[in-house]
Amino acid sequence: MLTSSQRQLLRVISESGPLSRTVLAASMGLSKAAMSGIARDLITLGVLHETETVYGQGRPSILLDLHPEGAFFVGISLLEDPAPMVLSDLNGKIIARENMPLSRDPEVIAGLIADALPKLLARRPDAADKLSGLGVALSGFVDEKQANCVQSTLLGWQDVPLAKIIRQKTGIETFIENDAKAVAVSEKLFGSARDIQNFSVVSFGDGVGCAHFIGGKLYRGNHGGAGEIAHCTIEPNGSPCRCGKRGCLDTVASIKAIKEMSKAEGLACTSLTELEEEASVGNAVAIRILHRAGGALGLAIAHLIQFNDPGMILITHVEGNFDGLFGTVVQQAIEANVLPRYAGQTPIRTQRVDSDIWARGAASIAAHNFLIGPNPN
Amino acid sequence: MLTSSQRQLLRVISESGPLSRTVLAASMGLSKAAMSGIARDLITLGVLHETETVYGQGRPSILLDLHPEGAFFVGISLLEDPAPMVLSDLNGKIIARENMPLSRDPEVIAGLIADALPKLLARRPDAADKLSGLGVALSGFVDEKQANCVQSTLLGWQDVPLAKIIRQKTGIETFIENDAKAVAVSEKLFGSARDIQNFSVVSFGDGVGCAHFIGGKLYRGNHGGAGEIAHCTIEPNGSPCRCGKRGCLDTVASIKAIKEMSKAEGLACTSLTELEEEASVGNAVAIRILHRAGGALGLAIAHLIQFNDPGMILITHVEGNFDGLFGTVVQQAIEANVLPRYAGQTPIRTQRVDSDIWARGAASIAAHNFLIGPNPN
DNA sequence: GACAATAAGTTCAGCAAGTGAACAAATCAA
DNA sequence: TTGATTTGTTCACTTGCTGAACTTATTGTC
Repeated sequence: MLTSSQRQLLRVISESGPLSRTVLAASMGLSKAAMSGIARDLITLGVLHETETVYGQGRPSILLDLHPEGAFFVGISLLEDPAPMVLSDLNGKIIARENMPLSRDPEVIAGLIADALPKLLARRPDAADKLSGLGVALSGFVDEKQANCVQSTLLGWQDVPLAKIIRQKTGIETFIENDAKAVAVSEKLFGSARDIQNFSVVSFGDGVGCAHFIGGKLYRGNHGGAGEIAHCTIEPNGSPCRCGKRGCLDTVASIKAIKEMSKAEGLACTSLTELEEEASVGNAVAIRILHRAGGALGLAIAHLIQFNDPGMILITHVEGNFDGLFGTVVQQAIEANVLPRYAGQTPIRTQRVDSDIWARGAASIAAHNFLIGPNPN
Repeated sequence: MLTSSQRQLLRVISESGPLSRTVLAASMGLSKAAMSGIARDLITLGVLHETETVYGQGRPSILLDLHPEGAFFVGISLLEDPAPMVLSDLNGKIIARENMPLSRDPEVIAGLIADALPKLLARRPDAADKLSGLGVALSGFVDEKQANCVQSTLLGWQDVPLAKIIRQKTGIETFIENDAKAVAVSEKLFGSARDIQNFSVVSFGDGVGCAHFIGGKLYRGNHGGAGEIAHCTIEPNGSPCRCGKRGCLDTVASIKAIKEMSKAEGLACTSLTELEEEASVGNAVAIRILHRAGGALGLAIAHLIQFNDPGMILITHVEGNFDGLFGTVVQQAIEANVLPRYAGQTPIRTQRVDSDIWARGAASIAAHNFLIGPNPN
């Protein structure tokens, strides 16, 4: 177990990149004397290591950085069948990939994970020794201990202590997390939001997910439901949603919804890319669908900006294509629906991601617990 | 200056009410030994005092509570002319009230405050000695140091270091804050949100304000704009708003908007109460206006719930009347627009407040800085 | 009414994590 | 070569906390 100062140091480095002991001391409000000891301990533990030497006036400074091979983590996504598994190092780099069959029975899942682990670890014998955590991403609500799945429609679960079950079967420290929240943690720890304290990730795919970082910490909400923008009413009296309401964002602005709308309108498109192509050659129906979907997503994001004033919005998309009409409409809708004085003040980044995104996010949940810990330090 | 443990103790008591040393120690994760000293110091400082003795088995416990007369604070609202001023104690109780003329010149305001202070303090000579801070509530954006007004349309300000100016003139530690955020702090410190870590306050009056507490701390947003729900687009292609967009919440769901809509529709109502009366006797126009306004406010609050999953929504209203049709419609619109599984999960409290609310909020900003401090301890 | 049982709060020696000042180390600039 | 400069370490000392033993104030029981 790391001390609170050690964790703080790791957090600062993870936010700012490699830093010298003196700079670290200053930015943590500690003396150089204290810093010296903390750094020494972390280096001994193998978590930190000296990297570049920076020459200036006076004695050169030695930058400290996370030691990539200081710890390894496993991440598993329960969002697809087969379920992707990844092995990542302390820098979030993916070292190995595997797939395992999916099940809806927690005990079976734990068994399948235990079975698949040796193959994942086979290529890197040292990773097995330093395996420091396992993360699982799933669609549903997770408690703040990242141990129990409170509710998952997709998996048909209610109060399943999945982390404990997996931990018993594998012997590895396990944490679970909601899919969108896991992606947000991964962006904070290893991605493009490292140094941003307040931001939201919107994951655009078959569904629309969202998660907030506030004050440098994942904000889970009072019932774990923060960021569930998919079912906000975006088209009053719109189409019925499977949730029971009407006009939810999810009925218009997910890839699934776009495909369904295309089908309903008699288009033969089976992907967003195809629909974009149709629109680019002037297909009025395709253009209308993209406008409707993009306008809805943009409006929701504009609300997010007005409500929470984040420092960045990161839109991740798997199959999507944000360079075409859809992306343009989203951008325009955002700009048109935030307070004019705000417009352009909030950076919107879009990022194409591969299908590893959920497993990566899962691994970063384990990494986050190892580096920064669960507590509000 | 208080230590971090002293501040933590004060925060726990402010959240939970009077507690014994032993309970405090347990809830702060400290030993009874440490607690003993911390409590002794705070009692010596006059901030804490022993109150009730609770008898059970064993030695009775002595509850510790904030000493109301341990410190006093001044709060001023720059939202009305004349500007209300209050003197409050450490429990948030209002001890004295005054008014002072309003100005738009920061230097003049500081002078007017300095002039008005003696009269406010006249009745309580001890308060003058223990005056520990001054807070100012205003409409506009305030930086996170609660020192500079970044932007205020109402006052015509841009980057005004108001806190410093007032402090120089009066010699009192001064903090400024946005009106809605000040009210949220006052509800957290002294009101009905004491023990709630995540909540939002929606202040319904001439305009619609909102502020969030997240993780027990005021969340200001990246540019200080968190909670600015007044200009979220709630009626796409709705009426033009003075902000330049269309269909903002502010154009439908503020008291000002309701009055304007009534006037435009030819009703002679000059207050929400009158409009409610018309509606109760079956005036179709009045009913329509109240439905439109209530539906809009409810939808915005539903979005707030979906986006942030707060533990409570507190609606404060000055002139408003939430027992009538308007309140009912708001409630219904909230329920109808949150994920059905969520419905009823988020407590909505409405609270009628007097016109002191802004000045009280301002005083609580000063109290918050005294008790808990500006730092994320 | 005496006396155990119980729990609150205090005291005190000791420990862990920090500080400040002095110092050693490694470089650049003159 | 020497001085200036800045990094990082060492060391004596302070601070805030802990654990254990103790004192204190009460209830319950015989």
